[in-house]
Amino acid sequence: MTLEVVARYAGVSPATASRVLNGTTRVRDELRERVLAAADLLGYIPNAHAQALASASSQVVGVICHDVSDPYFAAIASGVMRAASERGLLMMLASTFRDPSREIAYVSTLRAQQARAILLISSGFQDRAWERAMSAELDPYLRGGGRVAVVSRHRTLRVDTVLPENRAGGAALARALLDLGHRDFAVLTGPRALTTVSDRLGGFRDALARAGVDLAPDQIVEGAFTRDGGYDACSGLLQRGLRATCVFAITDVMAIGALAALRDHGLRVPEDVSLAGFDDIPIVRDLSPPLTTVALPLAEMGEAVMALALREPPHRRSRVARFGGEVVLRASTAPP
Amino acid sequence: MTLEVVARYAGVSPATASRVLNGTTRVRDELRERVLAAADLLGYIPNAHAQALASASSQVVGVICHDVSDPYFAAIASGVMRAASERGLLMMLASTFRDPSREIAYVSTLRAQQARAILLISSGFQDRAWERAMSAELDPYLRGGGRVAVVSRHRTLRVDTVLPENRAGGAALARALLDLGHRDFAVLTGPRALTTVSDRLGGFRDALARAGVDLAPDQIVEGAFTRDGGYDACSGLLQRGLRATCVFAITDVMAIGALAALRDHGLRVPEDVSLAGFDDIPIVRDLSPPLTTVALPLAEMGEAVMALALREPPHRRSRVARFGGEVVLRASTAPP
DNA sequence: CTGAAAGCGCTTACAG
DNA sequence: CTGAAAGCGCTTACAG
Repeated sequence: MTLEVVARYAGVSPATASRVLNGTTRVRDELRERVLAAADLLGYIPNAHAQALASASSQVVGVICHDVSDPYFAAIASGVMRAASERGLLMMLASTFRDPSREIAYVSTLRAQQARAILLISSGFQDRAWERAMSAELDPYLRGGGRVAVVSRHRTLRVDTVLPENRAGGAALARALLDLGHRDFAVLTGPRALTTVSDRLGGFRDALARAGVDLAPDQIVEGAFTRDGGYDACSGLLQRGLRATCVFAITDVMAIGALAALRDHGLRVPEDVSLAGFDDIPIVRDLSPPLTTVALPLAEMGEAVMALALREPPHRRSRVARFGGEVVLRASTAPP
Repeated sequence: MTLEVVARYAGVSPATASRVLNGTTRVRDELRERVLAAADLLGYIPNAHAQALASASSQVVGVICHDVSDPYFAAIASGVMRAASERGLLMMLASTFRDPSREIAYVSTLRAQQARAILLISSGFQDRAWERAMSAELDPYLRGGGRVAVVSRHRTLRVDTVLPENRAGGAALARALLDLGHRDFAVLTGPRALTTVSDRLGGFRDALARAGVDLAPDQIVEGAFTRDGGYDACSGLLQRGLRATCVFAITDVMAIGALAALRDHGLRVPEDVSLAGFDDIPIVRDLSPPLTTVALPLAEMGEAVMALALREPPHRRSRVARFGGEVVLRASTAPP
């Protein structure tokens, strides 16, 4: 069912039919009604590719994350989807499964799709080669009128950014835990090449240092950025002998794994050891004990990154929207 | 950067350049290399819309669910995405936020996108008007060579189906709980118009009846299909006076809310009351107590629904892939 | 307000 | 093996 058939059926030219259906120009009422009736009767649906090709723009917004089933990304994606829906845009969501090269491949595909905007909602990689390759994809896209916005700090990408204040959040959490009386800490981190990891860890460590508290290198354990990564990292820590009274997992997802590991080793939280995370994904309220964490407005961040990408007129210089994290003390932490 | 430019740069016709880039026909090595070099040098990316328009097929698979941030859908979507990636397809994920009319609107948009396949992974609605409207969208799409597959029972959609055995799973769970010694049950359900709800509830109730155990109507409470829906439904039950020794929440997500409600009312699980869910989403292992549930292989189901939609030759008659649920007894249930 | 025509960037019979 | 040409289904100046 094409426009031409509809037009013929209504006894007008394709041009007129197109104008009626898009509401771009005034069309005599009689013709307009004939076209509308024909389109309705024939169940006409315009071919989006033909529209995109002819008008050089599409209704698709591409969103790239590490893993759709990670609640952190799901929450942000939810916000993006809400903002996109309001604007009549479709969202195309891709999971890289944490493969940096796949992330670049997806950007390329989204360019091919003439996506209206490309949103990177995963943490940045601090890796020269990757940064270069990503810029090589993004720059021509931007020059061609494409819109790009990201969540998290990306060192070299000069694009609109939604920036969770990871460093400040890490520091605030450290101070809150110090206030509770803790002096011995352990940290479960993800890959250091992720800006999110290094920022949170840096803020946390600096705040401790400022209070004269040292974070021993052997009390920092790196794991995968997942629930199981948290479990494994925490298990490693326990095997080596836990000296800390408080464990900070760099994300809530890792903290969930850590909680399981602690429990499996017969340790009670918070009686034997306190545990804190970061992000405040919805589920952590329902853990027992509920998790102390740094709350980020994830859905709002998703709406913001969409809004940033679409703002008019397009940015001359990139803009940064900061979102502060708020320490939420729950039952997983207690005085040592 | 278009094909024509690449072709000119390589000194060949657009046709030849196209053939080189798509590997469809043999091209003399010398020309092939010139084209490849030119494409590489110029950073050529084919316009996916033009390709789709010219070849009448796209690389996009559309997936429609109720809510991306629901772990049940996230897990299935993860499986779909894995299967799609293996085939070099892109996945477009849409959330309807549980609005049936939006579900139909998305199908329409995906048709316009000439999506290679459309996957409905939300539960079916038992609603005549909705079923009719959905069929009206799907039928022409199928006739035009589109592929459709769904997860869950849809009464009137004659398409390939991944069918979790909700009824059998509900029954098996009931028997397991009876074996534990329970005789007084309460159920937290979602909207009855969802086939998933009515199947699970039906299976559960039938198995009880077969054992001579009655499920009092006032012990069945309906809530939204969310964590908060579970919380509210369970609170309502508690206000009316809980007579059951065991509560069955129709999904794990609702069970998470129920667990919180029970805790907030000062009830211990399972000492004061047992609690069971359905689905085995990853997080329920990490609750305390971990949740008794009916385990469904969600990621596998996602891979299966993708495979079903894409199988060759296309179905003459629709096929059904059944996935059994396995009762997993965990610490949230105990003898009364 | 309306139509004929060109053009968007590809692919693919059809000749050669 | 290679190229000229038609065509995919729209939109949009350009005339009228």
